[in-house]
Amino acid sequence: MNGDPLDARFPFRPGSAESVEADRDKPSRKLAKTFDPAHFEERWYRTWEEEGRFQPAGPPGSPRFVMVIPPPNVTGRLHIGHAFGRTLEDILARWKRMLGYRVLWVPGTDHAGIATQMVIEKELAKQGIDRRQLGREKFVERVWAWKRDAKDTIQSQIRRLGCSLDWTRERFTLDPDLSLAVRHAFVQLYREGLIYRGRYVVNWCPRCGTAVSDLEVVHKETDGSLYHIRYDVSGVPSGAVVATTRPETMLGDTALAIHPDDPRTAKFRGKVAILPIVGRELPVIEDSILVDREFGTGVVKVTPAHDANDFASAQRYHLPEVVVIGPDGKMTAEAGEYAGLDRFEARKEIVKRLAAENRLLGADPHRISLGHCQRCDTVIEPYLSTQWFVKVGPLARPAIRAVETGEVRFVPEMWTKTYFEWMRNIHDWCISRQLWWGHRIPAFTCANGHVNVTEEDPAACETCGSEDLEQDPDVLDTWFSSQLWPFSVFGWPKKTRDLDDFYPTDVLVTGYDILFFWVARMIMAGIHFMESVPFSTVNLHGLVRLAGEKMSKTRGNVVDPLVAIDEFGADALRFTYASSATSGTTVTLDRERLAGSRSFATKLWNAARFTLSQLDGKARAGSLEGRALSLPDRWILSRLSTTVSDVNRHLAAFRFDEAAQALYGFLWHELCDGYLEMVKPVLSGGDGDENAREIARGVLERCLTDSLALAHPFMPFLTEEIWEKLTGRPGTLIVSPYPAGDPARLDPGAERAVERLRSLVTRVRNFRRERRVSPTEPVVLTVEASPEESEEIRTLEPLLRHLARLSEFRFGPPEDGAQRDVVSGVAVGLALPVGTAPADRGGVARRLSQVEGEIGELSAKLQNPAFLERAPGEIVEKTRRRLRELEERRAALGTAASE
RNA sequence: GGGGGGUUAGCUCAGCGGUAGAGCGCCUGCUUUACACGCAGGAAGUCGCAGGUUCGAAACCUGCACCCCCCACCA
Repeated sequence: MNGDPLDARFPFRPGSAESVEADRDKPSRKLAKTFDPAHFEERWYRTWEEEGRFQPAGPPGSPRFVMVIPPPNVTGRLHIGHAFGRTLEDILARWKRMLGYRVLWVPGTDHAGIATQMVIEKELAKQGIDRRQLGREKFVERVWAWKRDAKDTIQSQIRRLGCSLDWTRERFTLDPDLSLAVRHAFVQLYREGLIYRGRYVVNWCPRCGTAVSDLEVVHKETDGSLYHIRYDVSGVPSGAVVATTRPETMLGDTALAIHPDDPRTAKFRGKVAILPIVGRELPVIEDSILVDREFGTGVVKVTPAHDANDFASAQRYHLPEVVVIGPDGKMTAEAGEYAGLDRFEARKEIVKRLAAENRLLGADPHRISLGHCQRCDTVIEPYLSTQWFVKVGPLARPAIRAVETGEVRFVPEMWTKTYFEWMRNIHDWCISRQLWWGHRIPAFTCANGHVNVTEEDPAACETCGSEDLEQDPDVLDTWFSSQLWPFSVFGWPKKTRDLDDFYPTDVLVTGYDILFFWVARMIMAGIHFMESVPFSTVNLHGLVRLAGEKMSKTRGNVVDPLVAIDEFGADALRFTYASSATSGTTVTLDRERLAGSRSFATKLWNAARFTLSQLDGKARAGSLEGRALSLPDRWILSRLSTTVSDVNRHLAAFRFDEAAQALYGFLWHELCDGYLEMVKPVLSGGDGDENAREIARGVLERCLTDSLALAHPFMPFLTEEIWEKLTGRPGTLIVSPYPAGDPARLDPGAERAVERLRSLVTRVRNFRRERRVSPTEPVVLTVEASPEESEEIRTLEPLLRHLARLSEFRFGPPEDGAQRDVVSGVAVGLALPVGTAPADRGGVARRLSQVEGEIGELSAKLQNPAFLERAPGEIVEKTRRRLRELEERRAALGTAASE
């Protein structure tokens, strides 16, 4: 496509390959000082793939987790929105794989009939070629060539994202097997009477030259005019006035219609009108379905060939059809002097003519909802033609039931309503397309007009034996093949082992924009052809939007995920996607977020670097069982345990954002900002307690091990890179067990103690800040607490001194002039060494007013008898306790302030 | 015309019945021997408006306003 010189399978950044080789020769346990994702992304992807990690492992029958990729269109490159969904899928795939499931995630691409054909037509147009000059066969060849490039590009993009797809099972909707599936499905539906051929007014795109389905028409409110036109009527001298937004279609009128019960128009009953310009006689029909008594003049022009409602009316009243607009959007010979004119030009001319003839009584401004082609934005023309349709009603009913019963569930749940709404008002589906790129309709018409619909190309007509057969030139709507995807990829209609093993799939992840196009139809097709729903959960994600101009304008084209990966690394892009995956309908991406994720990746890298340096060649507690863990040890293990269960819980609920946040908060603020700082003195301290050091190292190792595993689904590359250094088992994190929350490690006591420690440290630091004292200057802290509290604080005292950089710490009453306060329930005094006490900068006053405000609220609450009576006792007690604490604080702060 | 979603800190968004949260941005300090893609401290929100339910509502109910999306054959 753009001459990508890279190996299509491993299209990673040039230059990285050499460094990878260099790395391999040096089995250093140290991480590079600077975090450079380009250094190892390719290496790990190659390793995983070569070692078959992306293929389902484990015996058939063991718990499995299966997804099929929503096949991207082979129209070009993936954009930043595709990469979003694929990332979420890969997070699920990796998570489930680590949980021990036999994971299969099937890759593939979609031929995307109309979209791809359009792209090639444009390419040809650049060379001044029209596809008709080329002919069908040559044209389709060109598309195939294009498809090969596009497929490679797409595949390489997905690889760089790190997606663990089983490439040995890659499929394309036009592959022979899948084409067979399409043909089989068509024939079956035809025989069941669920596919029929008929002449109807359909949505027609004059530019694409094909019919499209209702879903492919995009309605837009447009300013138009409602023209009032007078038709002569025999015996009614004033004539009849009809209102229309499309005067050019009047040339195809074959009747006027009135409502049978409308007194305004009763005078036209049984009369004959004369079509202006053309002079054709038009019967006046009475049609209560077509005519709305409330609207307009009560007289409607009937144009069967150019309006679906009029067509239906014409069927009822056996009116002739006159086609005045052709498939190219130009007026036909039937339009007489207007023949050859574009439909919109013709409108102007006809309006002019009517005005000249004094038949135009007015043109009121009118808002109309105009259909546009989803692909090329051309105004859709209702066009009378013979097309193939799927009778959807019988397919929809069981598909509705499947969702009602919960066999299929939508996440987020709100989409269920949307699904029902659409399914319960579903219309037949026009599936034939007048295109060249796609699955040819397997219908063969003989010289005598008999239609043969067969799985094998027939040699002779089934009805009359004629050997003069011609295949329908049309192809099928792309979505006709896409709807079979969850089972056609496994070889259906053949009874393959894969089909047996892997259908139905488990989860489908896709954008909500194709809920009707694809998801609903897959549910219908799955139930109909396979007798079971194609997946049990549909996770519909939002659509990606780029924030402002920050990304596109100043920084070039970040719309391509590869650009983002080059700049920030695949892990950072993935983490950004995960943390942006809220349950809303739009996902806003911007550079700042990407940069934030890259920082997070770097943070993990550096934390690992530090940890590895502490572990390298040093003894550590192998098992933590039965060891004398310190409070910080117990605290971080407790937090780890909580984080692990949170992440698992959020992933199970498809809350990738919450999962990412839990991971982020733990890793950054608890492990790095908290624990690492707390163990530094232990690790490097001169207290000679080698036992404590070993334990601390053991805890560090456990934390890093679990953090890497926990983070792996989100950030597979860098976690695997670190894992190698940590464990010496390269490329195995992907198949290592995912951490499970360990309730035995939950330790509320340790959490309380360490949180208090951290609050005390913070209080000292902000005391310094308020007094404008530098962090290195001495501060004295005194603490008055209950014996148990004091005991707990005493064990943390060295840490408290170190982290708060106290010059002095003691239990007992504050010294004179100290700032008093209550922190986590203990009374404290904060003092600067004698003589050097700069004035308080308003900190106390601010705190005091906050405290007083809250005291006011709480005491009002506690004075309210209704609250005491009706609120749960536990809440009342909590409120009392809180009030007592605040009062203590007020007292303490007040004392200091008065001095 | 029908249906759905939104309105919370400057920005992007979580929270959905018991003391307002995150990331980014902002302010102020800091060569604390993993990390300035860093550390520490801080400011910042009548949770769209009006009623109602409740001891208690950003969360539940009812209206209203404004935004977004989807569906629809009203000339």
